[in-house]
Amino acid sequence: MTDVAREVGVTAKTVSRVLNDDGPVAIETRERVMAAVRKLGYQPNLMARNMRVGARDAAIGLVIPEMGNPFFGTVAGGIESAVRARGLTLIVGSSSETAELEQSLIATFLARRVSALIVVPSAGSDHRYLRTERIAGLPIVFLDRPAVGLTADSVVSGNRAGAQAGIEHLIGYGHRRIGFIGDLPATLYTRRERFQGYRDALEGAGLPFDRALVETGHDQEAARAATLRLLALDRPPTALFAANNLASMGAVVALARAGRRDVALVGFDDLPLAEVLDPPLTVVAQDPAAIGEVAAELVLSRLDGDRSRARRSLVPTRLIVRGSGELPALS
Amino acid sequence: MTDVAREVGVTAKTVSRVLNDDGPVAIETRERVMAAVRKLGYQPNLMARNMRVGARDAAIGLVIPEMGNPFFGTVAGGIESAVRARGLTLIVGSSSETAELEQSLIATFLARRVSALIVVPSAGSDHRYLRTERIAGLPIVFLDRPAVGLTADSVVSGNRAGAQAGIEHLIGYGHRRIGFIGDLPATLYTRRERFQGYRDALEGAGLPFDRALVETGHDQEAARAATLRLLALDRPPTALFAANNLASMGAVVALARAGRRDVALVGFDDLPLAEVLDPPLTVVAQDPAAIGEVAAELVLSRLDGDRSRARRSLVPTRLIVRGSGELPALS
DNA sequence: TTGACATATGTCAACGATGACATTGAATCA
DNA sequence: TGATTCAATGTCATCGTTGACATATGTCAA
Repeated sequence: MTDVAREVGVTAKTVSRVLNDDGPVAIETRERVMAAVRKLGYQPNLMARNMRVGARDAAIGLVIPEMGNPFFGTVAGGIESAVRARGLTLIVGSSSETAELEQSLIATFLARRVSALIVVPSAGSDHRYLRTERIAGLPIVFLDRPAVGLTADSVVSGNRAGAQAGIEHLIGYGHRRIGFIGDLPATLYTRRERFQGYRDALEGAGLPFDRALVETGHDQEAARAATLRLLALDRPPTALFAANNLASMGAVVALARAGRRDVALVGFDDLPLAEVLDPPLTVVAQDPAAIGEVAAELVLSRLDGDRSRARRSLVPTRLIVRGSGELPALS
Repeated sequence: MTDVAREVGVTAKTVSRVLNDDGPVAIETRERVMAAVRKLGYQPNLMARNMRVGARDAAIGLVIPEMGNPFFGTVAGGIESAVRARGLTLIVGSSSETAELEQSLIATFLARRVSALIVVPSAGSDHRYLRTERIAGLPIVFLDRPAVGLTADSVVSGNRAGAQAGIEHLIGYGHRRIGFIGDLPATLYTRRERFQGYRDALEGAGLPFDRALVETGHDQEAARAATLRLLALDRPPTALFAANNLASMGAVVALARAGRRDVALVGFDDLPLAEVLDPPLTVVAQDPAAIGEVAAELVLSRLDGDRSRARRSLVPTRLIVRGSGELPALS
């Protein structure tokens, strides 16, 4: 900026005035400044500006478990567009689903003085240490899973009700033994909630709960193996419920390879080509873009000074019937 | 920091020394400072630090067209992990495939004084305006598509060779009329390259080129419609080549709904459930994680002072044979 | 003609941190 | 013992920018 000022023969302050439309500047001076700016390719230093005005960085920090996962990718996309409409920038880090990385990312973001945080908590993380920031008024929104040890806004899917609806759907087609393939670790919020929905549905229908029907697979491969284990049981399930998108994919692959078109399947979270699978996959669909947008709007309203109590937003799920969930129980 | 200093009864400089392990500090002082830091929940202000040391922001800016697209999501993931291993933060923006948004994002990143830029160029963008930064030594790497009007590093897939291999594969199964479903706009680098590969293969086999067999679909819906148009031709193709992942999905859906198991299909870019489709989808697979990592390494070596000539890295593709590409030409 | 007021610009300090250099006191050495 | 060295801390200026306030020039009504 000093360079520009020298080029024009004015003070930095005048250049600043031109660039920020702040205070009166002679038209001719303005033009000469703009010309010098272009000539020198000058770009204001946002860091210095933010520091001076004492403002926080015009950025919001986002922590997600995995960028490659389309669910979180879509969520991030929803957040980004909403947030950029307000001139804010998105800073992203992925925690690889570990509490340590999550905390270190958050520390980095705080050191950068981001204006707000949006966090998908990892299993086992504890957010008590964020109390100071909460009290200082920093907007913090938890996504997909609520905070632990901290009262804060959160936006989550209707996991329990959604899973329950999915299981009830299967029960409606005569299934009495329904396998559950869930996330690892079993303490993960979404896993627990969906599992509760599973049990709610069983109980509602007066069906017994059989621990042997509960399997775990934290990625597609593990879910595939878990599916095979379920099918190999003495009294195998006639239907499966896959509690997340990777589990669904693993189950689909396992059933397809085994040629088992007789086993019903409902997945939690939609998949891109679900409709052309054989049989087409019935799912309890989440709305990742909506989750992202709701979270972004919550953050923006907090930035606008909304100091009301912490909210938990439930984004409803939707059962999409395509075929795999409507296979009747034969045995 | 001043607060911490006052709490302990020393100067800010001493606190700075403790936190940066810079210069001698009495053990007792160090401990009291650390205690005060914890007590006050102090976190150093990275913006101020960067400004003072005149360093650029320890962040790299990434511009991708769409966060929800798993291809770019995976690329971003590869970059992020490589980059964070070096203590750098990733700032992401999506351009929605428009040159204007791309340029405004880059401007934001430059104003933040990022240490490097990684950009997936949008169709129609021109990067001449980045010359100043290039000359100033800012590492800029273009991803998936090369820069326009600027000599700079780039990392791209082996589009032309990959497409050629895919088409040759189809020709090998007797196909002589092969439909091409490409991106919009047709000027997009990846579209052009893959189209060239298509023509190379035809020419190599002495097959005629028929403009009527070239269709365009910029998303899944459009690709589905494009597929239907191709199938409705007087002399329809016996095989299809879908030039990107969304085009593949559209083609798969169209063929499945029409019950056309006789039309061969090869897609460019792999899909998650390709193997369980009916028939399983043969693809020319890209390696998005590798693309991201190669780009990140290139950036890091530039940050380490590598001033050699601009490089273009080609990440090879791989033909994955699954079934849909091996359907013989019947007509 | 003289304030009063608006316009155009400048001066200075400060945001939070650290580099360069100065100061203090104690230990070490010729 | 006085000079030398080093550890421990302080002082001051500065990074690029902008708020608060000051100054200079011109305009206009009384």
